[in-house]
Amino acid sequence: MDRFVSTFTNKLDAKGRVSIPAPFRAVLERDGYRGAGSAGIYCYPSIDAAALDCGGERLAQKIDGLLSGLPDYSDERDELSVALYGDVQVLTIDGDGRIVLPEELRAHAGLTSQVTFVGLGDKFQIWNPETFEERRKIAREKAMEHRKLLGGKG
Amino acid sequence: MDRFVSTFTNKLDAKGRVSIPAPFRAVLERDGYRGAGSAGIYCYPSIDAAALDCGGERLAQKIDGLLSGLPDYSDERDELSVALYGDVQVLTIDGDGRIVLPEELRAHAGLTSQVTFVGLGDKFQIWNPETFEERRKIAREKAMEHRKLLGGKG
DNA sequence: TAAGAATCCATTGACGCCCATTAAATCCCA
DNA sequence: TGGGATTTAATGGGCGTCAATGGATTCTTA
Repeated sequence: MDRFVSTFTNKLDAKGRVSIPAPFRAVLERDGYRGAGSAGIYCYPSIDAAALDCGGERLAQKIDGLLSGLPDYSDERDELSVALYGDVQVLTIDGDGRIVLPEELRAHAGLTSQVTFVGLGDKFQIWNPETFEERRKIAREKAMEHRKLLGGKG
Repeated sequence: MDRFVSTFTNKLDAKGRVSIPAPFRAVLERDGYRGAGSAGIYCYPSIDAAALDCGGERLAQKIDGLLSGLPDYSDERDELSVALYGDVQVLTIDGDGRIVLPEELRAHAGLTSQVTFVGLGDKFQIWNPETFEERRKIAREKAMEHRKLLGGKG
């Protein structure tokens, strides 16, 4: 399995630490493996949501891919580079499978005592649980519209 | 034969475990086979019914196929990703051919002491037996109407 | 030296894994 | 063809391991 799938909710302690769900950790180790003990997570504020986007090496390469489609030294590329790379943090996973979420990231996503990890295939997001529940409702309604594409019987 | 067909009813024990019907297990092993001991079932709440949709690797690839048609980082893709991946649970089959149904999934389908597995070709569903029986009656009536329209003798 | 950060350790509770029993279908052989 | 033996599936229960969490201790750096 090499995709981030399903959702998990873990506790954020007083030090800003939180455990990465074990299944996600397994994906990261396979994907963005970078030497013993120093697996890193790319993490940045979502551009259009109160959440954090996270992923491993594959995500970083995808961002590179997006930028490579734009001409060097164009305004568009510069703006996108700043938007995509500017706020990226590389978080290290400690020996117990936890990361520390810096204050800036916590503020953007409105994280307090609990956080929800949401698998999205080749990346995952970190949400405030209540905020995500609202988002999920919207997503389900949208999915209803795509129901036929899914081969549903409706 | 590599399709899920017919229906089976098994017990759901106190731990939330339930045996996958042997015929379904055989299909899963052939379809989503990935090394010894780590066969997984993709399982998520049905969008339009009080049931669970389940399948193997083929189902997962179908979901990927849907998303791959959408551009990265588009709103549309994020919406659909949340709906498709966010609710999916990857359940592992233990050595005795059983899975554990998490509380959230049990709640969606109203599962208590027994569950009914319903083959639907390339996926299968899990129902509360009583709920499914009602559904089945309706399906039969509909089928009768179709026969009349087709001029068959039934 | 104090504050913050990173590492280590200990607890607990869930989950995966194993075995034992029962039931049912199949097979074998007289 | 009938009865007994064997295998496979389903179910129940017990136990060990690992993930998640909280706290302590060491390290770094200003």
